[in-house]
Amino acid sequence: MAVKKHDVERNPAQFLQERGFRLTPQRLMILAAITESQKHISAEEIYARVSAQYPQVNISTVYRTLALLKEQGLVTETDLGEGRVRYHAADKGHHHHLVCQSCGAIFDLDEALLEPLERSLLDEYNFEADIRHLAIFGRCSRCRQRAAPAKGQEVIDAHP
Amino acid sequence: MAVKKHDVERNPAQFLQERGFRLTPQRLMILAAITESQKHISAEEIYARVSAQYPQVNISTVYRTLALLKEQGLVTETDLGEGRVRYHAADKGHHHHLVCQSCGAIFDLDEALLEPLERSLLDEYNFEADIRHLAIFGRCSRCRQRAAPAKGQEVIDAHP
DNA sequence: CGCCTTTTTGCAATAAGTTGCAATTACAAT
DNA sequence: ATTGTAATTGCAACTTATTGCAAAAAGGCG
Repeated sequence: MAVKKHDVERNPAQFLQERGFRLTPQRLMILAAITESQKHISAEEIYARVSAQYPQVNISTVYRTLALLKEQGLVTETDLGEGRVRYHAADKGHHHHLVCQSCGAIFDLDEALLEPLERSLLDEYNFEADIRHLAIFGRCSRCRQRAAPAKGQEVIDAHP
Repeated sequence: MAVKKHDVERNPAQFLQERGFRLTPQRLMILAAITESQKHISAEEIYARVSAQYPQVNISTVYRTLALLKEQGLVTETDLGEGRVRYHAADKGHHHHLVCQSCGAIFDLDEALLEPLERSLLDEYNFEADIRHLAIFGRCSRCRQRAAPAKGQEVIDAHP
């Protein structure tokens, strides 16, 4: 069945209410800001959007609401290494990111690639990993082909 | 060959100097604080140790030195979810951590478990992952056996 | 040894995120 | 509709980390 426009906003709200959390206007607006955002959104951006319609809202409410939504599995949080964290509606599908430390490029990574790791953690450690939105840092294809270091320039490495 | 006590401190310093970085007393003391610490140490703890002998040092120097050491691969940084990040000498061996979100317990994880993932990132994406000190969040064995949620208590999940 | 250049530091301001507490408010029960 | 109460918010203070800039200092060179 097709999801109607409004369900996107109503469902996480209902979920919260069923769990005994109160539906405050602040929470509804923060939820709306996240679900309506097509990309990963930061706390500051959420705050900007919400306070445009509801100026007395406080940034700490945004952070506390994000913590709640994350705890309840409704949003995922990712640190892309920007000095600030970004959020994403969990029901829009899990995925991960490869972040190139040389050029800053960000690539999407299929969720399936982490499954073997999750399975071995479960099998070998009986640990139920909660890896919903991971950023893996490293060097991308293009940067690996180009020359490498920043300062020393000449490659000292003995094993080519 | 056995590593003499002093080599532990001299080697990273030499490494820095060979790369053209200056050996300042601040850097040497920060390095010493990290290598002498048997456990993962925070920036604030490094600062406390260093400023005990050298009071005019500034916390921003600690952070900048940590950024440099990390960049040069001499220390690894890990966010164990404490609201502050911890550092560890890279030459003491890489390892990872499982952090239980229910009870807070932290388990060590063998580096080998991440190798298949690193290999598939290299094979499928030509991406050279730099996973040297990862914290994976989730639920540990003990917490999985006990009852689960906090607020809603009854498990609504339809697929057991 | 002292000069010179470039790196590095200290300082102060700033950013991102968290927390304690009193005031407010959602919502269930009258 | 009103009330009672626990959850939630706003506020202000605080913590962790980062940054611009002028002053200080490392290390190469003469």
